[in-house]
Formats: sequence, structure tokens, C-alpha cells
Amino acid sequence: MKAKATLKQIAKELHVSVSTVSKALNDSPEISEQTKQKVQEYAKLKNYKPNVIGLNLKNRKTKTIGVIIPNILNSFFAKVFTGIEKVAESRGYNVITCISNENLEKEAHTLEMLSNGTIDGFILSISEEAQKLQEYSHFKDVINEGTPIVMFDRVCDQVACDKVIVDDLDSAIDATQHLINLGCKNIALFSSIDNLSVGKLRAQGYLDCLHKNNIAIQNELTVLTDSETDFDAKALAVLSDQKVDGIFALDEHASVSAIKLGLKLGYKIPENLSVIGFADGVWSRRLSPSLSTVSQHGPEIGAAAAELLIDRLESKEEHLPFTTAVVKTELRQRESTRKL
Amino acid sequence: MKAKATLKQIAKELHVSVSTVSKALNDSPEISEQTKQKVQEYAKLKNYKPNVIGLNLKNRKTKTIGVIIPNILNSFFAKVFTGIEKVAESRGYNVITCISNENLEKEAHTLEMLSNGTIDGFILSISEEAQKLQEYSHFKDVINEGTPIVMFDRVCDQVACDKVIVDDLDSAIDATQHLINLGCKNIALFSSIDNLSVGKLRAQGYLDCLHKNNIAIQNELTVLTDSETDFDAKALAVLSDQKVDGIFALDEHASVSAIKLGLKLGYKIPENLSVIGFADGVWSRRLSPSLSTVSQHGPEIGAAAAELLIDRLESKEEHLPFTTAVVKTELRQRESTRKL
DNA sequence: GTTTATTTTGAAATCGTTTTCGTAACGGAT
DNA sequence: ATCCGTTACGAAAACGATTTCAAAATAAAC
Repeated sequence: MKAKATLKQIAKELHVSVSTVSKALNDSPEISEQTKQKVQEYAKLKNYKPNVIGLNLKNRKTKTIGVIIPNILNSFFAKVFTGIEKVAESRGYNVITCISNENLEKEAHTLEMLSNGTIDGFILSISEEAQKLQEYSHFKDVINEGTPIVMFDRVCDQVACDKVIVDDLDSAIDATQHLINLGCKNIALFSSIDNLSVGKLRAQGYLDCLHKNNIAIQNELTVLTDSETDFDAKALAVLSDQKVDGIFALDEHASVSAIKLGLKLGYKIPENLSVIGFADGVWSRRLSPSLSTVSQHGPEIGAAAAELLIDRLESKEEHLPFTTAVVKTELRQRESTRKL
Repeated sequence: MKAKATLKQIAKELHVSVSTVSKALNDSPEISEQTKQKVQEYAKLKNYKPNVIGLNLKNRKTKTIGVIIPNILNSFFAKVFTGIEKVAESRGYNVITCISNENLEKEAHTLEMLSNGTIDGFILSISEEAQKLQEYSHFKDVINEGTPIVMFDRVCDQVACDKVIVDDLDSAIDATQHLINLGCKNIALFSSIDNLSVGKLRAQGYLDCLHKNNIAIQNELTVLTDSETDFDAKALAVLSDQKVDGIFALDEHASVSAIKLGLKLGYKIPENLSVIGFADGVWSRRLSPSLSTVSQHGPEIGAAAAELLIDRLESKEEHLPFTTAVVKTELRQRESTRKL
């Protein structure tokens, strides 16, 4: 464990000044070729790497992005994360990641901890608790202190910042319409995320679509819960009268339950029950029957968010207007829906 | 966007010196109560937060851990990550996360990028490519420079460092033994990770167990591939002669395929085919039938790794001996195996 | 009233880098 | 020999914090 090489050490050992070493390593024209070569060779020999902290202090930025994710075990967020990480890497940024665990206090604490020079900006999706309590002041504080935020997926109107979202409303309309086109007459709505903004938007899309098609809304076909634990019993009840012929599920858990409970109750999927869900591709493919999904393009969302943030960080412009990017979803037909 | 408060600014505005401000905020006994109060109040008013980079430079450490994960979409790694993050948070550390994508160059590059003062130590699992090429010099370099590494799950004997592993061999023996106890006579071995150290260990455990029970090894029941793409066709071939009555799957993909292909070929699970797999709990429960698994306790592995690293970072001792922690697995019986 | 303690504050060094500006040294021109 | 213009290098400040040590100010002791 040899001591790490610093400019000062190299300078002393070569009998030149610190500034000469610095300039030589940065290939400055003020330094003679001879000296440059000598310094560069010696630096390579000693495996010199500039200490990032010294640089950070000097530059007053860290080329590091703080990412706050409600739950990394949710594969949607994991996918978004890969998109963020990829773009960050390619543009020379590091990523500090924290998990809020859907918890407001952890979220606020993380913002507080990292907005002290550790990171240049944030990318985050709002925790469930913050959304429920409509508590957004911690975001505003950070932004006021000069640290930019980009929100994705779960966003809120109350905070002015860049955002990347999926067109949840339109996606839900499209998915519902697809079920209608397949000939489904009794389409159930399954959601275990009715506490989230995105859940509400998707539910609205379902309602709008039925309305547009002049189909009466049957409240008894609707299962809207705030958690996975409450969900299954209610869903089972809705399915047990064998009347449902289509299910639109707004989240991963609801999607899986729809298929599992449907099979258990003797439905034939997709022959007499079609299921479309918001869910991740990898696992949807692994289910039997594989699940037709509204694919949310997680990596693209993450990539867009990272580009947005880094563009802002590197812009000369002090007051760039805030933008909201919309990433299109895609209906992926697999085995849980009939072919048209 | 007001300028952030610094010691210098506060000092100037209160007509005292920087050192006085620093000491007052740190509640040093050398400062009079009066001054302390004045400074602390003013600091709170200005929302002063010490700039972390200044501190880092001074202390020559960052209280940040670098985590390198081969693939965050693999839920095992995601779970390990939650364990790391939780412990890090509780001990006041941040986590910089990078995804190696199973790629040696990205892995080496990340080590190089972060070992410049950005982080105090690493927690990582070796990329597939590095394992295949047996290329471990990048780890040794980093360690030689004085940055500690803790490896988990995919480790290697050639690098001296702290490690956290699962007892893959024993776990595989236990799982295989369980299938034997259930009365299985023709147990197939399914793996799509035969390129990884852990995959090889688990396969060895299967062989050892058959041997111990004086059961002849049937090579035609063995599917060992390096990737998911090659796997399914071979697995289908093995299952199609309807002879297999038990499957031991060494990874998530192999586990899911075992169930999916088994059902497709008309096996009754668990009546005439029992399946045990190394896989994540959440999704295993969602499969139908739900999958009996060797549970690897991902969060515990992550937590152990983080504790090990932080203990070393905060130890006065220069040359702590390296330890290898073993986290026990657990056989979780679900619907894919008969009850004993 | 002088000396000695004690309390309170401040100047300066330090961490590792970059960068501005000043100053040697050297050559060529007059 | 003097002047000027390059070229090549170094000193010092800056970033934001902590910390050591010295110096002031005040209080106590003789």
C-alpha cells in the first residue's frame, strides 16, 4: 500500500514546482516539451491519478448525479436506473443511488444529505408517502438552493422542474380500447396502486375509454386498493361470478394476480378471458400464459431524465425553461390476449 | 437561487474569524457561549450546511462506498443492493452504484474512475467476463493502492480481500437431497450459468449428493449452458421423454423454464415432477405453481458486506486479517414440490 | 500594580488541484 | 552593451473546511 502520488510529491522529487507538474500533465503550451515528457513519464511510473476531491473543490462540481428510487426491487425502477446509469456513464458522470423505500422522511433526509456539494443534481421518483401527504416542500427547498431536480414517472404539478413521464392516460385508453376491440363486454379494472398519481391517471383512462365507447361503467368490476395485501381477496370476489371477459391491470401485482386467480377459477386465458397489464417485459414473458403488457420503456425514461439533467448542468444558460418529456408506451401482445 | 452560505461569508458578516465560526458551529469549548449562540443562530438563519467536499479534502475520506453490480435487473443483485444501502445509510455512508453489465472493461474502468478519492472502498460481485477470462489484476491494483474491496457471491480465490458468500455447495447438496427424500429417481440438473463460479459450485453439489446416495449420474439429464438463449431447446429435449421426476435448477431462468416447459409437456407439478430452483422469493411466489426455492438471503449478504467494509474503513488497525462470511441459505417449500 | 492564569479569539497551515500573474533566463536585434 | 520579446517556470491565491498554536483580553493572585 504505497502512498498515493500527488502533484506535490512529484514536484518535490523532480525538483520542479507544483504548478509546472500540473501544467505539464495537462499538456499546457507554457511548458517545454522536454519537461513535459519528463513529468509525464514520471507520473505514469508512479501511477498518478488526480485526486477527484481536489478537483471537485476547485471546480465546485462533482460530476455526480443523485438518484432516489422508491424501491429498486420494482423492476420498472430497476430498468429506469439502467437507463440513467448508461447515459451518466457515457457523459462522464457518476451515480449515487438511494432507496427511499416509499418513505417521506428517508426521501427528505437523502435530499438534505446529498445537496451539500456531494452531487450536482437529482433524478427521482416521488415516494408513495410524499404523494399521499402531498408533501413536496423538501423538493422545492433543494431547488431553491440551486440544485436541479428531474422527476420521472411519479411527478407532481406543484414543483417546477424537468420531468419525464409516460402518457399514462393515453396508454390506458389504448389498452382498454384494445380489449374492447377484442370483443370484451365486461372489462374489469384491477389496481393495487390507487394511492399513486400514475395509478389514478391509468384508472381515469379506463373510465374515459369506456365512456367514449358508450359502455356503461360497472362498479362491481372495479378493484382499486392501496396495497398488495388487500388486493387479492377483492379481486377473487370480482372474478368468481364468471362474468368478466377482460381485465385491465394497472400494476405488476394486479397483473400477476389477474392471471393466477383467473386460472384458479377455471377461466381459459385468452379464450374467454383477456388480460392486459402494466408490467415489466422480462417477467411477463416468463408467466404462463405470458402476459400482454403496456410496455413502459423504463430504460428510455431513465436515459431521457439523465440527458435532461446533464444538459441543464452543463448549460451556460442560467434559466433554462423546464420541460416535460413524454415517453410513448407500447402495447405488447403476448399469450394473455386473443389475436385480433 | 441564493448563493450557498460558507464559513467565510458568515465570518465576514458577523465580524469574526473563520476559525471562530467553525469552532462555534462544532460546539467547541474554546468559544464563549455568547458567540456560539450568535453564530449558530445566524448559521441556521442562512441555512448553512458544511460543504462536504471541503470536509472530504480535509479528512481524506468521503464516507462513500462504490458498489459494482453485474446486472441490477437480476433481482438477487437488487436485493443485495438493498441490504448494502440500508447498512450504509444507517452508518452514515453514501453509495455510488455502477453496473458492469457483466463486462470486464466497464468493471475495470469503474474501479479506475472511482479509486481516485471518490470512494473509500468497494463492494462488488465479479462480472461474468472477468470470471471467464480469469482476469483479476484490476482488483489487485486497486487493493494495492490502498482501497479495500469486499466481494460477494461471485468471488475468486486469487484476490485477497474480505468476501461474503453463500454456501453454494452445501445448499445444492441440501436441495438435491430434498428431492431424493421426496422419492425422485431421475433428477435433472438445469443451469444457464455454467460459466460462473457459483454455477459450477452448485452443479458440484448436485453431483456430490447423488454420489453420496449411490445414485448413478445420468448425463442425459444434465443441461449446462452459458446463456439463457441456448438453454430452452436443450431443456425441452431432456424433458420430452417424460422420464424426469425432479429438477434442480441453478438460476432464475432455468427455474422458470423448468416449470414452464414441464407444464407444456403435460407434467403434473408437483404430482409427478418436483422442481427446486435458486431464485428470488417475490417472483417465485407469483409463478403458478409457485416455485420452491433455495433462498439466498440477498439483503443479508449485502448487509454483511457493507458491515465488513465499513468496519475495515473505520478500524485503526492497518492490517486486519481478511475474513470470508458465509450466509446460510434456506430451502423454501412452495407448490412446485410435494410435501414430505 | 505587577505577575500569573484563564478564557476567548484569530492567523495560518493543511488537504490536492488549477490558474493567474510575475519573473527569471535567454536569444536576437540595435 | 543595451533593450526587447520570447520562452519556461514558479509563487501564490483560490475552492471550503478543520485544527494547531500564538496572541490578545480578561480575571485572578500576589
